[in-house]
Amino acid sequence: MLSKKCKYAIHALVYLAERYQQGPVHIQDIAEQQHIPKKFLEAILLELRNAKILHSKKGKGGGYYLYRKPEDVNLMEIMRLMDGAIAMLPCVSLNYYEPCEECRDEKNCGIRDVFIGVRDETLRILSESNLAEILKRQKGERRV
Amino acid sequence: MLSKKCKYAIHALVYLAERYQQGPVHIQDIAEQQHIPKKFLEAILLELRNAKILHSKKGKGGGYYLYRKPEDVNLMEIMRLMDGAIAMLPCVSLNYYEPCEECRDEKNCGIRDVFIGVRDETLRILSESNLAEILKRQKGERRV
DNA sequence: GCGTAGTCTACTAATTCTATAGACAAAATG
DNA sequence: CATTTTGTCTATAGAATTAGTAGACTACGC
Repeated sequence: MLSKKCKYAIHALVYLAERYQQGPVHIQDIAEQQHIPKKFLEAILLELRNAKILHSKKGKGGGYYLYRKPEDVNLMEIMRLMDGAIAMLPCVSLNYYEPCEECRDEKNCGIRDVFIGVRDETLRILSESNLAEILKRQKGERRV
Repeated sequence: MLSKKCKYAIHALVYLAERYQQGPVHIQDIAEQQHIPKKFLEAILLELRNAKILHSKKGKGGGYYLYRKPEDVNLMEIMRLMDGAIAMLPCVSLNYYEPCEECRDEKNCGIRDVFIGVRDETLRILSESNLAEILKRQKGERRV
């Protein structure tokens, strides 16, 4: 399961993607519209900013805005930033690899094989899913 | 990430699958060979027994043994038992569905679509991965 | 300089996960 | 039928992680 932090991040980013190139958006605005605790959201946006996904502007008329094009921000990256490993076992994680304590022979572990398969399929889908794609699928919906 | 509980369960089941139809195996034996805290393992095996995956025999010469054929126990079922939902969002879970608080229009949610895709691929792989398959892939390995 | 809005550090609270203790129940054996 | 072996079950403790809050600080615009 995704953490709330990660869900909040995705919702905030989709919200900002809808307003791409329309100037900075207040934290307050995002927090209210997406029902995210403001202080928690601050921390999340800061992290996304440090990852060069968002930019910010201080002072009056300031706020956050998408730095990259919506099609250049995918869920794989967001999830890794927020929750860490995407894989279901540490021993199959590409970015957060750790050997399994219990396994002696990783190369021949039948369990590991399964989760390598799951990981590959998951990463394939998540890396194809960028903000532009998500917006496109938001069919007739008129989000507030 | 899988919980330790779930990993322990999988390892214990693979261990028992290797000894299918060879009589009951002590908790103690499984715990030692697979490096699982005995008391924790007890609780896990009990749950697997209540789910009709294992049977047990009390008294001297007792222990646990696989009740079903190894090919009839897959990782999807084990993971649901141990960790609950497999999906990454409650609103796409088949067995543990809950609406997303933030979503107003589930039908048109672009985020949801992505995770339905991830869920389907994950379930496909996990449901194909039964204990017999896992043993088969345990290539030359000689597990103690 | 004043108000607005993001930055950063440090906590606290809540929840979930991991592990353990100990009393109890059933089966096998002599 | 008493003893030993091994699983059953409830309750709880400890650890780790996640979620959320507080408040002082910095930069910007007017």
